[in-house]
Amino acid sequence: MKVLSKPSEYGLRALMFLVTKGEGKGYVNIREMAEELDISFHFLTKILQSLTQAGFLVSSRGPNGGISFARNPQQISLLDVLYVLEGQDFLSKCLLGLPGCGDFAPCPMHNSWAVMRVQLRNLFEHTNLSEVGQSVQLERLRLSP
Amino acid sequence: MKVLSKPSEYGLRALMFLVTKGEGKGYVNIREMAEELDISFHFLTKILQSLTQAGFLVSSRGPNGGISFARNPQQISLLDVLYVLEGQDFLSKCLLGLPGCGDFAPCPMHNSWAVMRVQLRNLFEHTNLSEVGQSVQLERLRLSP
DNA sequence: CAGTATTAAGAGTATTTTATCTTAAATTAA
DNA sequence: TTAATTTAAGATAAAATACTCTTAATACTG
Repeated sequence: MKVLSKPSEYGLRALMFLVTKGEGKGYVNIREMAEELDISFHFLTKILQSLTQAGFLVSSRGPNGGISFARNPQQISLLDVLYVLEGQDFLSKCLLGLPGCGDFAPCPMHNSWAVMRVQLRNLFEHTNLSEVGQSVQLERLRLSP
Repeated sequence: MKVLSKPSEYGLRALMFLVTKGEGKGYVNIREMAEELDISFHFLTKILQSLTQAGFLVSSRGPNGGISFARNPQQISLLDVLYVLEGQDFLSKCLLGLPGCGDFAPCPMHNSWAVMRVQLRNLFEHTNLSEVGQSVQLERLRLSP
């Protein structure tokens, strides 16, 4: 079961990293983040660019540049982030991939799946970046030891 | 959010089809199934082969051959099927894709994600092929009208 | 037994996703 | 000004997933 795409996984990990590592500091260097998280610099850059364009982050060029939260990470839910990285139809697709499926033409799984989707939505909506970022030990976000 | 792979989607749709279409009949022709469900015959064949090998279906060659349930579809849960089509680690992966994540080295999402996984598991475990197959109108399983 | 419909297996192709690399422009600090 | 750093766009490559095609073996029907 692949809930999140790689860009989403990487994006969330980077944002959690930014919560703890970015405290006090001004901007956090992207190259450094990429190394600490074992993510390709260029790949991570693209992901973070989309989060900057979406208004979650602010960036600064030049020496001591990098990224930083545009608003309090407490006010950014995982759902906000995933809508950007996964697309707006994240959480609204038919389990069986049937195009016409919906409340008025439900597939056999539609109703019970709708219940799950609400729960998933609640989880992502009520989890903010600050809480997940604070609770994590940074080495946990790495891919290799 | 891609919960199921295409082979799983197709496999489940085919099994639901088999529940309604296969009642009374002996074997159901795979070529006919493929046409009714808008799935490539060869692709569907492979998926059904793995379900036959897993013991859910029996097949017969020659004229009037095809597939049929090896046991009552009431006794086959979606989870049984998905374990075969998605692999045994279906439902046990870290949301953030972190390799070491587990109860003893949890990632920031591990605990809340574990709760969701249990719910997903319950849904799939307590839904059997018979009930979803019976409740469906066949045209709902098609991709195009 | 002969013909044929079907399963079965695997090679091969296409598409999508993920990842890398290159180049250049813009911005900032010292 | 110079060096460091991000932004941006796009070419390319690698890997995973999805799909198709070919061939062979099997087993049923008449």
